[in-house]
Amino acid sequence: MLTETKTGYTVKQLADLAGVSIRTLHYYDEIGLLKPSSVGDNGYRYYEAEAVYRLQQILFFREMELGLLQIKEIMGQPEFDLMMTLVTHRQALQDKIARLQTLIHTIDQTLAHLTGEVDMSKKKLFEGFTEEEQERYAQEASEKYGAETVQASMQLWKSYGKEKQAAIMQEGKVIYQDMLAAIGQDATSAGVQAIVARWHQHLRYFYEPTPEILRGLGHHYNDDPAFHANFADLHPDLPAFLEQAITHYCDVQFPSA
Amino acid sequence: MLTETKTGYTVKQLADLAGVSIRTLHYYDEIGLLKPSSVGDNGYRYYEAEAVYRLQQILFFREMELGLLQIKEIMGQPEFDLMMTLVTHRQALQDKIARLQTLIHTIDQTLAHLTGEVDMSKKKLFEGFTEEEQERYAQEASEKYGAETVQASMQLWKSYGKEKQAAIMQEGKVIYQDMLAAIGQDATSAGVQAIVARWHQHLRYFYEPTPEILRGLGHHYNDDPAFHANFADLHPDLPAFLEQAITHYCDVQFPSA
DNA sequence: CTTGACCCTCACGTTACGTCATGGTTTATC
DNA sequence: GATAAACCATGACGTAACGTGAGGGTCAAG
Repeated sequence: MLTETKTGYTVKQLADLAGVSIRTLHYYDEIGLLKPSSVGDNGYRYYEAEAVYRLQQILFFREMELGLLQIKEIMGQPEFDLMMTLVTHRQALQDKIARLQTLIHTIDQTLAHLTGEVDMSKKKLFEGFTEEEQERYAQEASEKYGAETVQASMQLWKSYGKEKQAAIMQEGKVIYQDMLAAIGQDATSAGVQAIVARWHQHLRYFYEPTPEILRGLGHHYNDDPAFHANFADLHPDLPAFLEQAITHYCDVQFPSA
Repeated sequence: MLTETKTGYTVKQLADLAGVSIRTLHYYDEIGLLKPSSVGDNGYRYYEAEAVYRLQQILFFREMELGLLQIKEIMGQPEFDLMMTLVTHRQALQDKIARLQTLIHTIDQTLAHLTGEVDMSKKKLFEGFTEEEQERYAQEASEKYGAETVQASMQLWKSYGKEKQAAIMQEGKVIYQDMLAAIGQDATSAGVQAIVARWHQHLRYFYEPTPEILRGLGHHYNDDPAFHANFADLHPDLPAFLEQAITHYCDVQFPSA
């Protein structure tokens, strides 16, 4: 008398497949979010394809920072509720972004305040943080610790000082001119991409552009009438050229699409 | 024989004053973050002015989403450590914003997907996920699963659809024209500021601009040769006018600097 | 002297698991 | 068929920053 022979995945198998821990599966079982398809006489959990699929959905929602309870509720609900949930959640995320931006602003102010005080009194402490030292630091850091560390030490545009500001603006000018001179070359060529990289770096004097922002700017330069007109004024093919080059740059730098 | 007569604030008094719960003060005492200035024979906690001040500082850092442990560490430390902490924390916040923006994007796609499905037919829940995508999804799942897959990066801009894109661009055009027509007015006037507000909103179709970005753009429009030339082309005073108006807008909207 | 507002110290609940601890089961090897 | 490696199970405690009672003293007012 044989019982069922199809055993499905064991906990570890599913865990490895899905990239979650065994504990997570235990927990999901415990809270009734994802029960195994069957349980053996030995108490072992076995998961069939349907459970695998359900887990995928769960992880999808989890990615979006929905609580497990909320996930449990919307799964099995009609689409309408799901949409309502997503819309509400989207708004919450936007509010959160706004809050975080305010926080960053507060931090910037605090930093400005602190540096201000330091300038007045004990300059020594932050010697390494100003002027030339800053540059050397940035270079070493970008090589050793990657872009993130460099970003962290970027100060406000205002804090650059007149001279440096002038230099930065000059740099921007040169970048656009180089780009202009590169028209006709393959937008994906190393030479052009290097110019885009400089443009990217240049932007960072003002703010930290996310991959989305970079892509958006690329399109913006070509699509927005004002930008388009501006660049087309220098050369009719410049807007499209910029978009191509920037898009390719983003594809390479931030692969995922 | 009287002992000290200055009793300071009791827990409830301080809690009400600072807008925190009594439990919070108990907890801060427990973890050694904020000890009462003195404790009576009856075990009551009494807080003097110094403690009140310290609490204010704690709450300030807490506002910035620093962990209590971290707060405990930086308080009493020299300013340098505080700055390092803030710079690092600033970066963490920015990373978080980037992540949230990706999430919003994902939600937008999902919504678009759902509405599409609904409009096309009344297919069942998640069917769009089960059918074709499910297979590809399942395959990819074996290697990376979840995060990477979900992170499919279609453009926010593209997701708007042709019609909306056209409308957005038209809106941008109108904004610049209105700005142009406003030259001569006081850049700080309500009318001009309203246009700046529209410009601000407009930018949000592409990304979420921080106060720094807005200010940076304001200066950029006037200082960057390319932008300057573009706007000056419409009217010689436009670049400076834009900078003034935007800067004022930022001063009002994000007061602090 | 009683009432009510206030104080205290446990101590468990919260989220989504991580991390042992302890012990049974299966599988592969000798 | 014995043994070890690998896997399974169920507790149960730990996390961050408190919320929320429970149970029981303290204090000022009437």
